[in-house]
Amino acid sequence: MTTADDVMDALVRTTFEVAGVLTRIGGEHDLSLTQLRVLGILRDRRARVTDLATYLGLDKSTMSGLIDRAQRRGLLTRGKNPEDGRVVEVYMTPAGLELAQRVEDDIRRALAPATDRLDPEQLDRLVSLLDTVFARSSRTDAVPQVTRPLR
Amino acid sequence: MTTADDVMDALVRTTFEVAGVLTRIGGEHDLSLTQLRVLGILRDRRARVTDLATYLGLDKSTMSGLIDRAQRRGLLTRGKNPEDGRVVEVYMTPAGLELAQRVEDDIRRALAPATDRLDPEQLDRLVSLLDTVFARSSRTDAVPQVTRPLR
DNA sequence: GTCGGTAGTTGGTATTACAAACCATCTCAC
DNA sequence: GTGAGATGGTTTGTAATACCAACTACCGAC
Repeated sequence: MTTADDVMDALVRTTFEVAGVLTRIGGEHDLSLTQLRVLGILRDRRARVTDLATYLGLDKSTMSGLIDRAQRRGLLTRGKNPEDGRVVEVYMTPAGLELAQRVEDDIRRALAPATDRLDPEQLDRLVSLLDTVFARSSRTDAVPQVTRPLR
Repeated sequence: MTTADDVMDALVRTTFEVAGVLTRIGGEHDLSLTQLRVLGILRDRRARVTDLATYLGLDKSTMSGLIDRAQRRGLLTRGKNPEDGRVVEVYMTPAGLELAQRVEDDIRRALAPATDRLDPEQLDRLVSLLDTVFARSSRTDAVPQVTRPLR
């Protein structure tokens, strides 16, 4: 029988396993786990500093620093919002997008040995179970959002 | 159809979701994610500094610092190994064990809303799929280990 | 136009992490 | 046994991550 402990264990172990892979791959490109996430988020959108911070659960000042360093590396850019002079919008440079693509490919490759242990039907089930657990498929948010949520 | 991208996405999203919970709960007890892991590992065993570092993918010196701070807080202790004067064994104090227990309870509680979205049969399947993906059930290591692996 | 609130940055501190240099101890060759 | 090299940990120095508090700039309402 599966206990609450088993589930917690499996989730936590999986988390550290995947986080380890992400940390390793990130490190190969000189990116911390957090920077990796920032790149992932900004791949298909621009975002304001505070929204990024809120979404990542970080302080604004931490976000400032992360952006500073990534900007110094030429991975992303700060831009002004014409409607509100206070907000700073952050978006990727071509170099940043290219790096993000390379990292994504590496991550997929690094996870392949693990995911290859499942057949297509099992993969399907795993994805659907994880989506359910973390409420990707819930319809409770059917009310249109004012600002599109970050991922 | 489930693509490699879907799987990667689900795993990565799950990882950040769970890591977020762990970071939050840890923070409530003044523990970083890494310190949380150390406590988790040492709950039912003692370990040498280098083994901890290797297992966590950290440098020895990083491990030294982590142990220092946890020791200063009275959560764990350093002891000598009678067979080899070089090695330092690390193990929990009663206070550390107690804290670890509290944290574990909190984590279980924090994950409950998520895991409650699945019925017992689904939970069973999820755990078994995750165990397969990360090779918990593989029999390739049927040869007895010289030193018991850390988790 | 002033005032309270919001968006970001800056400065200060602790923690996390690595690398290099170091000390102590062990082991193996001789 | 003794010396050379390897191994286990700590120390020191540096960078990145993260928080908080204080600050600047701007918005909106009155």
